[in-house]
Amino acid sequence: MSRRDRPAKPPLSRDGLVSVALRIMREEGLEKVTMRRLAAELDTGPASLYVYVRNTAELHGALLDELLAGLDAVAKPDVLDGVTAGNARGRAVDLMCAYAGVLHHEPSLARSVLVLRPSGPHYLRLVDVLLALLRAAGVPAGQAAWGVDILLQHATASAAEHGVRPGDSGADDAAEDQMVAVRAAAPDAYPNIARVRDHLFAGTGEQRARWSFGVLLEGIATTALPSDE
Amino acid sequence: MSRRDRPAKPPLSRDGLVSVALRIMREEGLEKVTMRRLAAELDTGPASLYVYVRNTAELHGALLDELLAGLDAVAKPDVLDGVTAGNARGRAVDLMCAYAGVLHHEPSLARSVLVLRPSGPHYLRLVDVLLALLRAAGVPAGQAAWGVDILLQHATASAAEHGVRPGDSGADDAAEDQMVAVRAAAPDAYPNIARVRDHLFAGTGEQRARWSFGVLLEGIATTALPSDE
DNA sequence: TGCCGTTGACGAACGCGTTCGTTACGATCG
DNA sequence: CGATCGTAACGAACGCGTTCGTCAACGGCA
Repeated sequence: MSRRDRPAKPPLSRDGLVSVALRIMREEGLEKVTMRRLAAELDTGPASLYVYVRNTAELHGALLDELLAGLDAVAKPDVLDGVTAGNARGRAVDLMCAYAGVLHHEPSLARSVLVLRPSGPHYLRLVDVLLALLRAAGVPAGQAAWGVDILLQHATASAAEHGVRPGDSGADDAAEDQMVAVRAAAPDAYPNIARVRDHLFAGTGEQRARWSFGVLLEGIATTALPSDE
Repeated sequence: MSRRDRPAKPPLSRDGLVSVALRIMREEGLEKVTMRRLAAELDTGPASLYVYVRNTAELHGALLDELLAGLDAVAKPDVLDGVTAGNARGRAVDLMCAYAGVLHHEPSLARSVLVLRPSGPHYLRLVDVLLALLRAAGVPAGQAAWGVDILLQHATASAAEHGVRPGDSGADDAAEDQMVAVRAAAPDAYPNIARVRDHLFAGTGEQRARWSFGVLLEGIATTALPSDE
């Protein structure tokens, strides 16, 4: 009834949902993007949202794709530019780092996406460009196809793990627990951990990410698919 | 008051919690292992559990470690047995597959662990043995230390993604969405996806897992750490 | 023996995601 | 023009994780 006087409330839509969610995320973080909050912001009840979004996970997926729109600048013209067999792999690493960078700003989104299989248009674009780069680098199609999965999965995971905001408690606890557990690991019970202890925590997130992408690309390029026998 | 007549209720303990949780998980799946259910099973209120467990994530971590105890048979004597530079990498793949197999039976646990940094004794044992195998395979310490992270992370992720129980809805939707999105991807908008479409969905989970581990090990073994300059 | 501080246990509450059944509206068809 | 039907919208409810303030039991100390 009170809604009747409201100045022509736009009649809800998936895009509207996502854009409001995006705003809340930017202003207050993903944690505040709840179904109930979103509904309140749109002046309706939580149940109404489920017409446009299957569940919270799908909403998060939409948010990711929106964020990925910003990558088009990096991804689109790149393919045509001077890509050679020599520099293709480096370009792939750069693209992966750009993707990781996006998630890095919103770690909790990365944690959500980790459990998800994104299917938005910008995500597909990313996959497509990545495939092009691998092809340019001389990677056989089969290995490239399987490899892209690993690459993106790993990028998401590394963003989820590394990026923990100071105020954001919860997911951070486990990381600290693991660190103290490793540090406390008795050298006679876990000799190999003790031996490389310093290496385990060495390096910045950036360094480790770039190295990891190199590792993956090297392995993907040189490891043949299992033969169907 | 009514609790007074109960036949000597054992006074709660972390181990008790975990073992009851484990039983519920085996009988009815991880989804049913909720704080409230666990409390009811122990004839108390939910708040009482938080004395022994920081949150649900930590409980899941404890469950994983309990499950990992079954791996000791594979992990313990292996190191001493005839491990040579030649077969070490193969042993590592086998161990990773064993770890993935454990998670494979309880995919939702894998999804939990994905966001976690486990720190239980059996997990540390797994890390330790893995480090030993990499060492035996001639992998430099630094690369091995960074590599173990990638290996375990990937094993968990692949278990989480592949293993979706038929009845277990929710996480499965996204995977299906992605599949139809990729299948529907217009060949002119996403030429590279179209080109390798058949490869993208090829292979069994087992095949892809083994190949992935090979990829990772190859990359880890041959990619040098960034020099500190 | 009597007291007190510590700590395990717990009842109640908050906000959350999601589902169900109902309502009301707009397009479609007779 | 009026009846019908699909469906957006919604109110209410359930079970969930987690926190807070309180209570009671117990060990150590005077």
